[in-house]
Amino acid sequence: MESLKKNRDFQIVYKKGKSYANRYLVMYLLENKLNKNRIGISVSKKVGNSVVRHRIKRLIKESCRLKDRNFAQGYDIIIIARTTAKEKSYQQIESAITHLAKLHHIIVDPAEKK
RNA sequence: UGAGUAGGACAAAUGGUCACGGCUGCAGAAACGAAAGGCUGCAGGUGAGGAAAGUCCGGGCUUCAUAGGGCAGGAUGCCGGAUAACGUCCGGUAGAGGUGACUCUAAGGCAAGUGCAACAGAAAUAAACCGCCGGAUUUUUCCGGUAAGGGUGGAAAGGCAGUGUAAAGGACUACCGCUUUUCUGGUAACAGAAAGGGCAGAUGUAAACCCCAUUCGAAGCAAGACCGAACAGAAAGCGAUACGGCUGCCCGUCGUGCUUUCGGGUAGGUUGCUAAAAUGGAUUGGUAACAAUUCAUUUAGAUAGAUGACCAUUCUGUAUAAAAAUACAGACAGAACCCGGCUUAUGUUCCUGCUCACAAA
RNA sequence: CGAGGUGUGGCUCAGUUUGGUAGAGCGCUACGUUCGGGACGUAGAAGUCGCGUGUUCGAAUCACGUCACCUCGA
Repeated sequence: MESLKKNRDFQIVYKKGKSYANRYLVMYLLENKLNKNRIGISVSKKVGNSVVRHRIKRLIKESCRLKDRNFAQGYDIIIIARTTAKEKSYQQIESAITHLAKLHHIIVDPAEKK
């Protein structure tokens, strides 16, 4: 799974994409013309120190990796961690992502996709 | 047992499933490349710290500058040693704190110059307010001497005792202090002793300017080196031909065009990049910091940034509890060129030496 | 990786250069004025000067260390 790297990519999604949010995370979504999903993760310095931020990034990355086969393909996704996401467990982060994905209507049954 | 003091160690452990980044090996092939390679898959092995942090010092390395010297500016500042170097470390001296183990000290020079010292006080670096003494005048005031006493202040011109004097005063004497010279011990800081000197040159302040001694070129791996799409540019060639300008037409010329070469170099890529002042053990030298010799080991290299998630068992702690068991918790914190230090954060963790108090033998 | 700045009543800022008294405006409290409120007048309260150690007789000010925040350059 590829990731968004350049600031330009992020700015395009912020300007043209749609967003939903819940208690822990914010999710931006924009269609790209590719056949796969690209993901960008942003954690502000206000959330915590380097260890805390890095751990949140890993948790988001891991749950996206495991959930990717349930997602519709062809989107640029940006996930922003809010300060409340600090010190949260893997299950809480994963359920937050699933909730946001449902709001965006990108959940697809993998069997149906084939 | 309690309180303290100095030093050291560790940074929960094991297994399974699914992922990620380097490295090594093997295999694959439709597409990339002249090739090396890259790509895909599989296997093996490997992948955060004691502070990786703050960026406060020092060095390696790299580029630039530099004949040599000085000024300016910065840093350091008892002595000796260690070191690649340091503002670090070790050992000592002196001073300060503590009953003690022990700890702390920007610890050169106001006996070179300049500056500053509010308020109080008569007076703050220059001195007579009160007082004391003498003289004049005689109800009182003036002149002179005087720092023993008073009060102010952080500080009032060495301290204290005596001699002396009109009253006083290092004016003189003893002891102590300060300071100079010499001798002895020590590499030295310094310590001890003797002799001399003055104490109207002698208050404090240099984390006030400054003086003295030592020392420092500047910038940083986003340094630097190599390759290099795009693109600005230069040169040569291709024309009787496409367009536009000078011009209505022709010639000519300029620009746009195509090809080749040159050179600069952006995006990007490669390198720098991790085997080193390395780590561990032993021996020798040294009080020690450390050094030498020898043996063994190979130990992250990402590039928007890998080192993760879940499950099970065990360990430690807390709560409930007779126990079993259950629940919760397991700190501070994340490499980014590399080392040596300093500083800060951190656990009811573990170990050792020493001190004091109390009790018992 | 490198450079610089800020921290003072509830808020916004002086004072730091050249060390001795912490001050201004807004806000707050009380009283007066008004039928009542505002405005106005008078009086008053409110400060670990980010924190620690030191230098000094004396520190918001000087030195060192440290914490937090902000800005800039590559």
